[in-house]
Amino acid sequence: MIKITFPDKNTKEFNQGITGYEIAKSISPRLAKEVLSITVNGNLWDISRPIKEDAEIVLHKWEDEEGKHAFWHSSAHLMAEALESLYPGIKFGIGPAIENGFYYDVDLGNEKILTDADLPKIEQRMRELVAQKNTYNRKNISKKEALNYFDGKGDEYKLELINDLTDGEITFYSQGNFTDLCRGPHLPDTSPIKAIKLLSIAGAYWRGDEQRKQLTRIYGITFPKKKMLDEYLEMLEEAKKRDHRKIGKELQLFTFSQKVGSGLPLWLPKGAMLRDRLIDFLKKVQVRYGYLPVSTPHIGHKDLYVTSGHYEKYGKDSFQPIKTPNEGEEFLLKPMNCPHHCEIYNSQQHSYKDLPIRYAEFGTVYRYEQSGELHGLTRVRGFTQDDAHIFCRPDQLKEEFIKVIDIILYIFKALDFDNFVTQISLRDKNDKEKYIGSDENWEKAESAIIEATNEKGLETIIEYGEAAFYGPKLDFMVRDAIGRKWQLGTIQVDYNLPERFELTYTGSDNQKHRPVMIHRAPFGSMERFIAVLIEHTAGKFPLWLAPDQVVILPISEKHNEYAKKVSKILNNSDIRTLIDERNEKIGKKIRDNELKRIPYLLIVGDNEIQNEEVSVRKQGDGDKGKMSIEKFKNYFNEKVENLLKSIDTK
RNA sequence: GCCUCUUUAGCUCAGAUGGCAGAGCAGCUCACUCGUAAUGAGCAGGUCGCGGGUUCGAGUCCCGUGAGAGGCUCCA
Repeated sequence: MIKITFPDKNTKEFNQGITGYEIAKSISPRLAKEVLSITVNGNLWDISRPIKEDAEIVLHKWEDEEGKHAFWHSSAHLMAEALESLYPGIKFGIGPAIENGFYYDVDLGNEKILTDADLPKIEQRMRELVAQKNTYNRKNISKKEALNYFDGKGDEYKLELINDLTDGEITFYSQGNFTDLCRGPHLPDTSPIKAIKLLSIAGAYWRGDEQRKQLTRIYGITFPKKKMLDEYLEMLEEAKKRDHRKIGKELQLFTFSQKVGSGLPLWLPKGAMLRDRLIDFLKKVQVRYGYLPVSTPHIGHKDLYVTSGHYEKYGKDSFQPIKTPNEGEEFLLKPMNCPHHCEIYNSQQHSYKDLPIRYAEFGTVYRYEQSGELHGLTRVRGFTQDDAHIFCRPDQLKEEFIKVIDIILYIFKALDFDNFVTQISLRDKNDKEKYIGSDENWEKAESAIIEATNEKGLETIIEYGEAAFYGPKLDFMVRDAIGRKWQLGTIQVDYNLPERFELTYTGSDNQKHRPVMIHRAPFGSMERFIAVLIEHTAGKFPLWLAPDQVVILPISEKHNEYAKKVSKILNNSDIRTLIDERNEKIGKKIRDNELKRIPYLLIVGDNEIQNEEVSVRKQGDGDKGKMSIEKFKNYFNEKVENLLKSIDTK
């Protein structure tokens, strides 16, 4: 007998060699039906694998990441089997389960090109294989045998993977006619895979290295129920409707022009209005936090970036230097603002009493992103950072860091951003070559960040080896409509630039000292931030941000004069209004303006004119009844103020 | 940059097999002067992304090129 310990610490005796499936069955038939994988003493296992000794276990169902993982990993093998039967001689790279589904990287040789049209055929073969109910069989194997097997198949990718394995135990999994190198775990057999959809084909470099061969990657997803697949596909459709590129076009916020160049956004009046409101807001907040505005040109001497080290590291990613015709001097379109700010710091001498100094600039920068990387407003070649650089004494670092966290949290709150993730990126201590600066400084900077996030109660993920070469950082990430993760806010500690630009301050000891620099950008870039904001709100912006806040709808042309009067009164109170003077019926005007996501619609006709009133309609919320113009004005302004005030006190 | 796909009117999209470029919405004109999510009629609008080629004939087939989309370690 062996002792099995459950997650709630209860224990139970079982015969030696019992499987996860049998344990689940002993608890309930329903659980047995749903269990997909098992954690045994911290290792993920197949539920069909016999447990030979005392163990702590956790059973995983579809609802658990581990359960889905086994399901999708098995699906990847199933797809591989289908591919091998359709395209003999195919070679396989890697085929893991991912966040939503799975993929497999394959090499079909030089003749065969896979296209979307081939996917239904592969799906069909997968269904046929599912019907065979083949079991997934695990087998321990020696490295030599493993190499022999794939050598025989001529699969150089698997050979490379096996050769790189150092942890001793190598396992194969087979189902039907297909055998793969795999750590597992897998389902007992293929029968739970009820719904299959292959989603797309993409090129993927072998091991992510663009110097190496590009394989064909096939993405797919599977579910235990057909209904779940339908729901998933529907969810994808819904997400597409929130896409900032689509909404940006609909609401006329921004556009791109081939003549101007790809990756160079053009802000239309309504988008520029939104952008200006955000910038005004942030400027106001920053003044409160003691930031000083600075302004620097769009180009800088190449030497500036050689000094900063950016030229060496990011020169390829910059637009190439502009040469002056006579002197032959070289200038770069600025890829970042920090070197300029360092020179502003250097223009004066500083006492320890002056620090911290916080320079803020909405600086537009230009980076030569690869054409394939460009994406709507989230990845562009010209964008405006809400940038600032804080120069402080080492003893002020933590406090300053906390203040920056405060400012970012404040701003996110003002915009109803709550589902962000924070990530601390620290250095990889085993790879000292990669980083500059003394151990002591790194220790200080890293602990300052960790302590600061602890004090603010932020739940953070810590990533080792992800720090910038000049210092550790804290990033704020959010997801877009399609689930892709984007970095927005960032706070970075930098010992490098003060060194390179020889920044100093005079300490109380009358000696020169090096300040520490903090780079920070709460939005990251205006472009990316607005893209994410659009997707989060589906274009229904907070009242204070909406480009048009109120639209006045006259019942008929007779009422246009009164509409103008209302508009003027509201405009005088800083409310942004439009009038829909079209010769349309009121129902049509309401519909069109609702679709434009204008927060308030005011309907005016004979009934309203009598007592200087307006009929109020709130976007998405229908008729709110009549109100005097004056009352609406106050109601509206109070709403905007309360919104901003309520954030202030938090 | 590389792989796959897309590119037709301002927008969304139809246009097997090569044979006279279409619809809905938006726009303009006219009628109606209207009460809470689409009034009706008419008009106008395209060098089919661009450049070559095959053909009697190309939106459609071939080659090149621009732009856009999805993807390019989430590691057996």
